[in-house]
Parts: sequence; structure tokens; C-alpha cells
Amino acid sequence: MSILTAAADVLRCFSSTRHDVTVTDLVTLLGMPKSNASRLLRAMRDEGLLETVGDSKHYRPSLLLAQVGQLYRFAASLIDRADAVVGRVSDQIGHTGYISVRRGTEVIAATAHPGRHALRVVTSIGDRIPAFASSTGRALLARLSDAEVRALYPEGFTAPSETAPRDMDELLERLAETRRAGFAESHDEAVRGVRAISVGLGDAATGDEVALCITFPAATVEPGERLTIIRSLAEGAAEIAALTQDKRFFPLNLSYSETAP
Amino acid sequence: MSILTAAADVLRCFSSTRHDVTVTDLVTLLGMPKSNASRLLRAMRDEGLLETVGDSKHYRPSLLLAQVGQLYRFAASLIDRADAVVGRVSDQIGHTGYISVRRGTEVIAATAHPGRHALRVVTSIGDRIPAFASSTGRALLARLSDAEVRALYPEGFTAPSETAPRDMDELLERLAETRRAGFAESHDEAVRGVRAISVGLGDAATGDEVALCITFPAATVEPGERLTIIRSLAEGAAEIAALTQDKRFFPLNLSYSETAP
DNA sequence: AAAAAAAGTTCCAAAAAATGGAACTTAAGT
DNA sequence: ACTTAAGTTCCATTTTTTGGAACTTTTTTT
Repeated sequence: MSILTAAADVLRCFSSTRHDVTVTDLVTLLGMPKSNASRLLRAMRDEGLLETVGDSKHYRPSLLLAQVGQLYRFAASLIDRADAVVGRVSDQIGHTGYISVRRGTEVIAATAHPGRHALRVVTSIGDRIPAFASSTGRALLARLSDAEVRALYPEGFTAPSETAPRDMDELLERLAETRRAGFAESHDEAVRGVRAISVGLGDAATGDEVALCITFPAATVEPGERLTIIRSLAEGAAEIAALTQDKRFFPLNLSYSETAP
Repeated sequence: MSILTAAADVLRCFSSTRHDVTVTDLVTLLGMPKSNASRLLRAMRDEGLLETVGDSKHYRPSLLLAQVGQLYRFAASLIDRADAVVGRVSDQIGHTGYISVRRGTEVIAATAHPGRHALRVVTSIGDRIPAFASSTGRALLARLSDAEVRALYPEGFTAPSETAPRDMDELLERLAETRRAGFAESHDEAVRGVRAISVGLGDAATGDEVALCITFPAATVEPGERLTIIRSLAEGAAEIAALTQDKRFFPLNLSYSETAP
């Protein structure tokens, strides 16, 4: 057994309730001899993996670990991670999934996973659609304050379809609903007969924001399947949100998801 | 030499420009035999310190490191508190803010808040810059005695730019000024056209010390805005200093802040 | 599609580091 | 000042690590 095992075990001792460890902590937690615990902590400190708190016998993770840990976030960019989730859900469900980003009042698809079904929604990467009139757009707008949304549309907008919000008040009400539920939904908005479910997500460090979306023909999806989509998207997004410390993430609230808009 | 040394060296290979490493990277960067590099990366992955990107031969830091690294901020709660202040000021002003710590004669950014302005200073976490030639560094060096500062630089230093201190006497004079004013300022030092304002701060209980910094393009900031930055940083820092019973905190003395250096 | 080059892995005996029990030192509590 | 707890150092034994070379796999070139 390599000393790396022991070192990794030490790192696993840290948690939100244990910010530092001592020799005796290791003896208790890992059942290792005192002598080893003592030497291991010192060695890890000498190598820069840990640092002592002041000049006490308490050891905590080092700045090096903080920095390397930070990189993890960039190593797998937000879009990559979100795309992985959408890809998984799309594979599982068979319907088309994609990732969109917002640029001003428009949303643009960044990656797409075509569904397997004969009747499927085809999205093309790079298409720009109005943010207020799509589930992806509203999932992203919901991350703004009402004031910011108003500022985005100084001259209002015109609804392109029956089911899209007709004015600012209606949009803000839909956004409030999105925040409560933790997801946005559209029906017949951009394309007739098409529904879409979207979840918004951001990275506090980089400021990036994306929407995860699954879209499908309204006629072919049962209520149960719709719930599965919502759950899968929301769970995947929530994991990423925890990692990126997204403060504006709205967790799923299933009591709102029963009612189709 | 323990394998821990090698493992720590591997972690130090990661940077904002190198998110993952391969066997050959290690051979090149650390000059170790291929066989060692190969086994080391595998061992670190097996222990959960690294993970492979997809199923490629590229290794990146693991989730474990990301999690443990996150704890650093809370373990060193001073950073967390200081970061909150800088984040608030950065939001309010729109310019980039960050927190740095000193390691010997270098300062390293620990957290960053990108500004909102189109022209903004971009800092990368983990970058090491010389302490004597930066506002953050001088804010931290000002907390030492002149004797301690001299001891840090037994062989003196060479100024990297026109506006940086050229010798020890000039540095000590700048530090004295920093103590009187309660903040440090730099202009064109690390990057031309960039100014920065920093305040040093410590935690008596843990011995941690950090610098709070706001940095901005020299051309775009009015004298009034500069004063706002100074006041906001200093006030936020003073509050924390009271909380942590920092005995070496230098309170703001606005009569010194009128003169731009 | 074959050949060449590059990248990565496995093998081995020598060299170095880790182990754990006990003795020892330092710090904390009474 | 005494007692107890916490942490460190010592030692011979056991285990891991090391680096060169041979080997396999992957990538690039012809």
C-alpha cells in the first residue's frame, strides 16, 4: 500500500464539518499508528499538500490544493459538463437535447444531440431564437432580476405565437413560475406541436450561463415520461451547480411540475 | 525522496494554461523517467487524486481535490470573509477584485472577481508575482517590521518596472507610506496602464494574512471613484480586522490618500 | 496499407522509504 | 508541581520506489 493511499485518505478526512485534522484525529479516523500519522502529516505539509494553522498542530488543506481544485472547474468547462448531462438524458429518452447560451435577447444553441425517434425535433447549432419566447430563453432570463429583464426589453416585444408571453407582465409571471418550479417549459412556441423543457445553470467563477434543454413532439410524450425528463435534467444540472457554486440555481420543486402550462 | 514529493510536483504542473497532463508532459516538465511518470499518474488516479479525461491518456485534478480545495477557503475563513468584501466592492464598482496571500517573497491570487467593464484586468488564480513590486505584496509586507522585510531579501531585488521600488530603502519608504495611509497602491508595475489598490489584513487566531485588491485600467477611473474604492476596501477590511482581532491592521488615513503616487 | 516514429506500459534487481512498537519529549489539565 | 494526554523520534524489518531496457500500443508519415 503506497503512502499515496494514506495521503488520499487524509484528504478524505476533510469535510464541511472538519476543516482541519490533528495526529489524533487520524489515529481515530483511519486507525493508523500515531507514529505514521505524525510523520504523514508533516510530510504532506513539507510537500505543500497541507499547511498548519498558525503554528498549531492542526493541519488543513493547502493553497496548492485550493488552486489545483479550482482548475477542475475550468478543465471541464460548463458547456462540456452540461452537454454531458443533456447527452445522457437524450440517449436515455430518445428525444433531442441541446445546450443554449443567451446573447442579449436571443438564445443560441451551442451543442445538440439529435433524438432517435422517427418524429423528432431537429435543431441546428447557431440558430438564434428570441429569449422571451422559448423555454431555454426563459430558463436563462429567470436567472436575472425582474428589473434586469425589463432593462433588456426597453421597448417590449411582440409574441410570435399564441402560447408565448404577450407582454412584459406575462413574461415576468412565467419567469417567477420558472424560478419556483426550477425549470421552464414551452409548448407550440417556436414550432407548432413541439414542447421543450429547460433548466438554467451558471458558473460563479467564469460567469458563464447555459440552458439545458430536451425538446420533443407534444403528441408522443406521456406525463410520466415528461416527469422523467424534468427530473433527469434538474438532477444533472443540480450536481453541476453545486460544483460551480452557482448561486442563482433554482432547484427542482416537483409540486409545480404536475401542471402542464 | 518520497513519492509524495513527486505527487505534489505533478499537482504543481497544473496551471491556468495546463488543465491536464500526460506521461510525456511529466517527463518534459519534471525530468522523470517515463516509467515513473506512467506509474505515478496511474497510482494518483487509482487513489482518486487525479482522473482521466474521458478515456484518453490525459490526467486532470479530481473532484476530490476540487472539494478539498474548496474547504481551504472556509478553513481559512479569513479568505472567505475578505473575499466577500472584495466581491461586494467589485460588483459595486465593476472592476476586477481579488484576494492574494503571500508565500515568502511572492504573492499568489487565491480568489478572483472579474469586473463587468469591457476593459478590465484579468487575473488568473495561482499566478505568482513578486511581493515588493505589487500593491498586494506591499500591503502584506507592510505588516512586517523593517527588519523582517530586510531578512526576506538578503540579496536585495531588481525592479521589474519604472514605478516599482528600485532598492530596499525605497521599498521600506513605500511600506511606511502604506502603513500611514492604510492602503497600498501600484501604477504600471506588473502591467502597464493598470492601477491597483490593496489593503492588508490578518487573523490573530490563525496567523493567516491576506491582501484585498481592486485593480483597474488607469485611464478609466476618476479620482472620486478611486476614493470610493479605497474607502470601500478599507471599511470592509476594518470590520474584519475588528472581528479577527488583527493587531497589525493599519486603518485608513484619508489625508494620505489624496496624492496619487 | 505498410513502415516509422512516438507515446505509453511492464519487467527486473538495487536502492530507498514506510512501518509499527516502544521510548521519549512536549503540552495541557488539575 | 504533578498527572495525563498529545505528539515526536528511534530502530530493524518489510515494503515500496526507482530507472534502464524491452515491450506494446497509438499516431504519423510515406
